[in-house]
Amino acid sequence: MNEHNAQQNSGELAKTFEPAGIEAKWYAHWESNGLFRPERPDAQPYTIVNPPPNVTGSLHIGHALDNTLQDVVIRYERLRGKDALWVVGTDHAGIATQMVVERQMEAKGDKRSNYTRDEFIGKVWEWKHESGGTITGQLRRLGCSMDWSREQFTMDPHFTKAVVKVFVDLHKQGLIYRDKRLVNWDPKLKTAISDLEVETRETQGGFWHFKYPLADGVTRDDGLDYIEVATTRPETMLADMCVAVHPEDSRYASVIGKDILQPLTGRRFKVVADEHADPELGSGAVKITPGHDFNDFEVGKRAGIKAADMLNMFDAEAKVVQTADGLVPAEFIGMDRFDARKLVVERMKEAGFLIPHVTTDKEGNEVSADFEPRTIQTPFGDRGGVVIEPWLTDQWYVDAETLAQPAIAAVKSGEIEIVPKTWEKTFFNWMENIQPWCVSRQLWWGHRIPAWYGSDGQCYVAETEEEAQAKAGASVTLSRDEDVLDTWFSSALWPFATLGWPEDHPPQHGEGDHAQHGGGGSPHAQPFGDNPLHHPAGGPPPRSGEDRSLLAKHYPNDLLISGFDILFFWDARMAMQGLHFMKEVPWKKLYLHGLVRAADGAKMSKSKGNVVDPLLLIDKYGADALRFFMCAMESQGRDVKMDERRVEGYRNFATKLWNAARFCQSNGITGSTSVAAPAATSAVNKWIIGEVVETVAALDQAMADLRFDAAANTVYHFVWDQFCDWYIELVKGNFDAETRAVAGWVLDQILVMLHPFMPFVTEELWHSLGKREGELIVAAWPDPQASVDPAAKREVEWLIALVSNLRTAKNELGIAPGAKLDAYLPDPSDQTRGIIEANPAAIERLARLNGIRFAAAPAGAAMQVGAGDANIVVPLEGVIDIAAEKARLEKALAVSQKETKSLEGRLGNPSFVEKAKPEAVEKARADHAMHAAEAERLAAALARLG
RNA sequence: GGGCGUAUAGCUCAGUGGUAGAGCACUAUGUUGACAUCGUAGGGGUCGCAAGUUCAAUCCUUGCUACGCCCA
Repeated sequence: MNEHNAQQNSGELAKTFEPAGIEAKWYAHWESNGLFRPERPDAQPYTIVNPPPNVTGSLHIGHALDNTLQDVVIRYERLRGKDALWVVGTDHAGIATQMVVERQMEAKGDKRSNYTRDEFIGKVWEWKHESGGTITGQLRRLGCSMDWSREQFTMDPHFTKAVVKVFVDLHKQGLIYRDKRLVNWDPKLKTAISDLEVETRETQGGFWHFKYPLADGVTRDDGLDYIEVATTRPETMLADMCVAVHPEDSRYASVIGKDILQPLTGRRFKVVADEHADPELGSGAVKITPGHDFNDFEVGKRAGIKAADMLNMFDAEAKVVQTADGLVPAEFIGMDRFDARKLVVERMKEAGFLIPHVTTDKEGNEVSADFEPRTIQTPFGDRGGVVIEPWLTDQWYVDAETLAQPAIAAVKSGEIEIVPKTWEKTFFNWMENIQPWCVSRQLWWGHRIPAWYGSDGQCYVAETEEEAQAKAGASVTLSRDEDVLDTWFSSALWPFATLGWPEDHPPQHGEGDHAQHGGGGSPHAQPFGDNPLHHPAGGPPPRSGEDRSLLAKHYPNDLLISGFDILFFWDARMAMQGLHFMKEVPWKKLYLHGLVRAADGAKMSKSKGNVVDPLLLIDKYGADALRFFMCAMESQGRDVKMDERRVEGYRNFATKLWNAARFCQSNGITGSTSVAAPAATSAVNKWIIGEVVETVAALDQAMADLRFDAAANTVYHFVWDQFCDWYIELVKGNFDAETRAVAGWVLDQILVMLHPFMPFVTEELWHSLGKREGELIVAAWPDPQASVDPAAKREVEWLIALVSNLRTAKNELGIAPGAKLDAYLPDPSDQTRGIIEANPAAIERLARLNGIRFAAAPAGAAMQVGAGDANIVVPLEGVIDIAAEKARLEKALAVSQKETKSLEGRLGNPSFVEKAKPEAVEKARADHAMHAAEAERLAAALARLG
């Protein structure tokens, strides 16, 4: 603890809380003293892994939400004494990062192809080193207490090792395979992308109708010598391989199996029967381009066309190339896909094969157009932003369907709890319909696929080239697969690879031992059963022992917090890989939060220009205020709408706390040395201790429920409404030793409870209030070891009621709030007399009364104020007119009578008394008695006025 | 087309089977041993619409309307 003491503050607090300096000071102090992960070898572990942000990115408002929530949880658990580990790191973000570097090159008139692969990757690494610190620095500004000493990067050598092992193992198990099929091809980025990276957007397009003539003089039953087909993509005509009609469509029954002679290419192909053709839609016949359309691919396969034989008419940039049969007219070769579309239509029209789209205009005249306008669901690449082209290529696929089963089971069994629960349905819906996951990317930046090809075309998957060579034999020349893996393939390993897997792993079990998992009666379901595909990567982590590895101790993680937008991209894949390789769920709970939206509810985006920079908010209001805002607004299942005024409000809250502490400090109040509440004799002190007890309980409950809004509001209201508004006001002027001890203790409890939400201001105040053994960040969570004292609670609440009611009455009667008045209470109950006698100072200072005399008030104008059962008479001869006081009392009486009557009605209803819950009846009776008594008091008060 | 969500005070949002709360904004006001980034008091809501269940519905059920998101 040595040098920390130098940090301790002395001297008076400034009048206003100035966040900037305090934030910088404490963050550096915490980090340099290892306080984000104190040594707690025997403590219960608590683990969260941070969704790794893109290494070259910067902090946006969504990160601020996501990381605030995680930091609140990890600070809370750390304060509760756990071995709290928050794993942090960055993601190499394959496509995104490569795009950034390529854009930088373009800006300088340079391009990727001017470099070798190694040179280019070197440049990306340079950029990583240059900008990689931006976001981590910004996370520090937000106050995030991650374990930076173990900061990770998804392309660290140990991570690469994990990725390669996973790939090789899955391949051995048949869960990764190479396949030739249609992929979503991004012609701008020139890479395959997965289904998830495709965004479908509506575009305005057309629907063209063409005649496809039957060959060999064949005609349909109705005499026509052609089939009408319609398409939104005429250019694909250059690679058509059949026309499909529904098998039961009588219009075409006689021509099934006959040939079409495609007019533009002169290609001959068959009319096939396939249920994909919908007789209700258009002509009922569809042209089939198996190499360039997902549906057509399936039709083609059913028609007996092998993937390898499907015609391809595009290169990687979606420019027209010659098909294998050489039938594409020369004028199309090299043409962009959209230009080709126009030319195809033009040529077909010239040759008389275009069927015009005819409509009638307002005047009833026929209008003819080349095509029917249509809204088309068009796939776009989410990164490149251009229309995706289905393209026939060899890619690597993960058998996601197999891997998904244990993950589905884990959520079903409750091993993974998804919060809020409504997301379960979405999760199941996707997982149960999951498609093979295309994981290869035609990029340079990323984890290169550990596959080598021999000159014979044979593929060898191995962890190293040596191993591949050994498999292939020394005589074979190998070349490595050029492609890299989808970024999400590596980040899926985050919950265990960051903890040292595969090196940090228990000894391998012997052969044939693979059915053993979870030694010592693991309660977990064993979703792998005896599936021979599942060879565990090793045994389960040991369950006990002094030297449990980091992995054994912190896997499964306790909680994952992520935005719902990456539920499929990341969360689901972690669940799959974690269960497959670790035999246990990656985390016990998955908390999904929403998006942060702009003030008008719109999605924030750079293109809209409505992004709010969290760093600017931190500069303006302080990190504590921004964090508190995020928590207070985070109710489950709802997006957070940006509201800067609310951030401002929480900055004000920090200042309020600051000033309360300043006031305490100036009255000789110092930090407490005890976790347990000090002994108290006075009612106010007993009361506030009881309020702390209740607040801690409410806060713990909210945290257990992951209700960040409830947690934040609980502390907020305790600090402002209870501590500042009443406790401090009640004890002002009476700072005896007991009160100083209690006030100091309460303030400490506030600082601890508030610390997860507002770490900076609380740490600063913690040290301002006295010489401490250690920092607040590692202090002990409240454990008051006290209980609520009902008599003290009643007493203080009576005083609060008296003061509030007096203020209201004075305000309504136009009496100066500061006016000090006399008061009479002729016949107090013993309890009320006791309260009044015990609190002369509060009655004088807060109620602004010259005491309360237990005697009848002198005759004359007076206002009458209730508190509990007491009706206090305040003579106001010459100050008010009786009519005003009468009106005031009458208004109050009317309210009381209305309530009384309504409750009377309910209680008079026999079905209510018979059928309602006894508690409800009891409550109604109590409320009725209370309102009736109040009405009686007011009626008596009115009578006294005459 | 399928799925999910939302609709409560002027705004942003909590909430409960027993006729509703917060923050901000608004109105009035400035007295008390920190705080005007504050204090005090106040106004403001047939809880989207309709039907049903119930002794009782803002809350449960069904339908409708509007808006948003995801998947096809």
